[in-house]
Amino acid sequence: MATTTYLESSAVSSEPSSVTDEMNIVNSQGYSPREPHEMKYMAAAAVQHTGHPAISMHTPYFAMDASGWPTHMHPHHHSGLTHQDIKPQPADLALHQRSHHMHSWHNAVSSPYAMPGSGSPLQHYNMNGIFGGPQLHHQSHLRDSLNGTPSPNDHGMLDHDGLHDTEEENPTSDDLEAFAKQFKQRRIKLGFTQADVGLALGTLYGNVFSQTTICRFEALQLSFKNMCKLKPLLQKWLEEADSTTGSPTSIDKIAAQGRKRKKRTSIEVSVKGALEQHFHKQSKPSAQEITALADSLQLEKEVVRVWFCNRRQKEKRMTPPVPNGPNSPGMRVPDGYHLDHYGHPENLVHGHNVHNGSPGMMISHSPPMLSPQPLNAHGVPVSQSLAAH
DNA sequence: ATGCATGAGGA
DNA sequence: CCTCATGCATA
Repeated sequence: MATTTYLESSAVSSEPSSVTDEMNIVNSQGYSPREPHEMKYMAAAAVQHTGHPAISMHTPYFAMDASGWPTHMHPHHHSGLTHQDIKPQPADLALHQRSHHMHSWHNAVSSPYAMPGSGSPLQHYNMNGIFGGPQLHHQSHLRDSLNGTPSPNDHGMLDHDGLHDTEEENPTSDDLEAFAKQFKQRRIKLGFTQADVGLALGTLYGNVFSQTTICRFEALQLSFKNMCKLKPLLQKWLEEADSTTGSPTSIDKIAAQGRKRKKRTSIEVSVKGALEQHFHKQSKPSAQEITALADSLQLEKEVVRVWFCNRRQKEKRMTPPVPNGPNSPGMRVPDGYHLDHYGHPENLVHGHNVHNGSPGMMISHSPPMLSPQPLNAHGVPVSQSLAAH
């Protein structure tokens, strides 16, 4: 009944080094996605030192794992490929700029902290803009370091006297924004595409990322937590990149082998509108409701369910989805600024023209306006408010 | 740049 | 079934 078509991914794109612009770069990811049944990832073999061995494989930073894995970090080490993000070691992909293949990708999960609900008082300092006194742009109200976020303050590690601007670890939203902007600019000047960076991270740290992720980072379209996690890596890459003068750009990708993936369902605008409307009433509809909705909209239930999941996620990004309507012109800190039980950063709002890198060319898109709170523009409690399993 | 999708991990 | 990180495929 449903047009559940599956695709054989076969994206063979070869046009990487040519930095198109800062907006539309070719997707240059060539590795098999997820292999549920058969994962055949060969170990790194083709290692070529073309550039400099500058990067060492032991990265001291800790990939902070936040809300996802609070008490115990993920059981993944280098055991296998059953992790959440199976990132193969593309041997061929290894030929990157400064290809220096490393061992496996292993998250340096060594964050000693696992504070599910530590409400450090310093957070407010980090929330520059909200309580502090923003003088920059418009609003920067987000609650960065909180439970889910890396706030090693209460751990007696880097805390000294209450004010620790260890921005390295506790970036504020403004820090992230500034970094993202700078990162993008540097990246472009250096002539790298987002995809290049993603692959480079793989060669450098063993953690490959897609163009999508890099793009979202630059556009602050990730969760605050996620932004914090990626920042160190990108920062390191940046340092490497511009210190590495004159490296050729030789990237080649391989076509991904087809793994079955459901064809992307295209939801009509009108239908989307209906979904949006429902979302405002019920951001978390019950299974029954989903079914009913799906039925009335002529969509698969699964599609509707996923739509809501994605919509909710969107609500949690740093740069919130441009809401529909009269949202908050003026930013203000909501009184009911609470967090979830286990530390969900409520919703980090920030709105800026995240895309700017070159003074001349600009994207055509509209800068994401910000919506103040997870409270929808209509006063209906959305997001976390309903998060009561 | 973004929409829909996958999957690990968690209740 | 959800959240969250992440990405293929596409606009």
